[in-house]
Amino acid sequence: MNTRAPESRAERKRQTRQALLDAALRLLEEQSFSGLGLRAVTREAGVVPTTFYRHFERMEDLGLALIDESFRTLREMIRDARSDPANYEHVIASSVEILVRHVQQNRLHFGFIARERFSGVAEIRHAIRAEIRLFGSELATDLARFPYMREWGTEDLQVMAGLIVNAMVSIAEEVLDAPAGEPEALQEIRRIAEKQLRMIVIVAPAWQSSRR
Amino acid sequence: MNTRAPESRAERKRQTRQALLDAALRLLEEQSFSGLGLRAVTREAGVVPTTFYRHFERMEDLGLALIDESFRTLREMIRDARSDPANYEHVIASSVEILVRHVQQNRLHFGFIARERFSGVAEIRHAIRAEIRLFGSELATDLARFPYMREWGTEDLQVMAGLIVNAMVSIAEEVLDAPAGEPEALQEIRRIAEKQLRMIVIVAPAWQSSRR
DNA sequence: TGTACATCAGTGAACGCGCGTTCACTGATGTAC
DNA sequence: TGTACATCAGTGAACGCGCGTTCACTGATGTAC
Repeated sequence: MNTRAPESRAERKRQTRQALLDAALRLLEEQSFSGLGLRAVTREAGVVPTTFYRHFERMEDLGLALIDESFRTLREMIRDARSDPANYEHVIASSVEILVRHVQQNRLHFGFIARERFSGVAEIRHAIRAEIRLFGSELATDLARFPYMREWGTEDLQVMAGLIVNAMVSIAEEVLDAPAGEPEALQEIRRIAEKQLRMIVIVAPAWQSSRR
Repeated sequence: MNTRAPESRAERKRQTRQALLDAALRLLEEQSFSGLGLRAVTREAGVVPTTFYRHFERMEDLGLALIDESFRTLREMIRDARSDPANYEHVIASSVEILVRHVQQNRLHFGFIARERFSGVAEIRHAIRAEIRLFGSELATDLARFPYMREWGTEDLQVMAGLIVNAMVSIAEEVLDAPAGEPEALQEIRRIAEKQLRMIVIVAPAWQSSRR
């Protein structure tokens, strides 16, 4: 490993750690975390099993590091979407575009989150739930700035945000499921996704009027 | 095992097979299928490891049997819900009631489906996807009988059914997540669930008018 | 109904294998003078 | 700048253990006559 190396010792250690994380993520495409072995990870990373202990104490620590990494990706996406200057008319199309692009570009991270959301280690599961709930709350805040929803109560906004989050999660799952090299399949997913979101937001005026 | 036994040999074989399935389901509360071992299952079932081979060739076959069993539970629920004579006003409340009750009474089956939907063996994953898609199609057919939706196109009905399925999946997940002995937590889940579904169905007249 | 034989669900010993973990090591990188 | 020593990321051998799988077995249940 790293035969010709101008890098510092610390930098190369970081690289090995990253190689372990990447190897684990690759293997997690095919199996779940609770079935993933230390030796399998080091083998995939091209280091000797004992090297693992220079970077993590137990496999769970590697799992939590993967969660951190994946959530960084997820948060980048959310930041992107929230700071998007698209006007109201295009907010749906551009949100779907951002979602689909991020999921495609970070298949492994999003796949990991989707899979570990239910299975495996409780610690990891709870971290994921908390993050998704946080996203829902942020979205609820954003929604409060839209027409018709300005006057809504917190709970109604949360419920609406929940619907949108559900939809986005299922869209992400479809993107992950889509065959890799088929742009027309993705185009279809985008089209249906936009229709789905349009159906949800069209609720706004009707819901308001139903409360009057 | 089965010391005092008036049952036939075939019947006792069936019971052992069921004991293996039940044991696996219990263990799958704590770990995912790909991490589940043959010896762990037989140990939990109280038989010797080799007995396993009298009932299944490989662990995957047991997994598929669990899918069958869980889907039978799921289909019973759907049949219940579709044959419910509730009038339109109460269709949401009674659907939520049926969903929450079935999930509670079959925690292990629904939990298994929720978890294996993404992780683990491809064969199992695809079987689950197909089943959920089928449910969506049946729901779309049912929706076509409701006011405002009679004139909708197939795709619009499918999209609407997809929204409802998403919501129901997330409701089921919340029920699974809820602490076992807290009726008020369940009551709150039911309340929010109903609101969520009401928000979705209120779309109907608005969507139709938006197409005119 | 009684007897003799066949079936077969469950057993228990044994196997080779990959696992997680320990330990002392090596040799390149970093640090002090 | 050069030298002597410390650090420590990665190595390789070894361990005990539980795994999946095989095999010949046992003895209760089922079947044929």
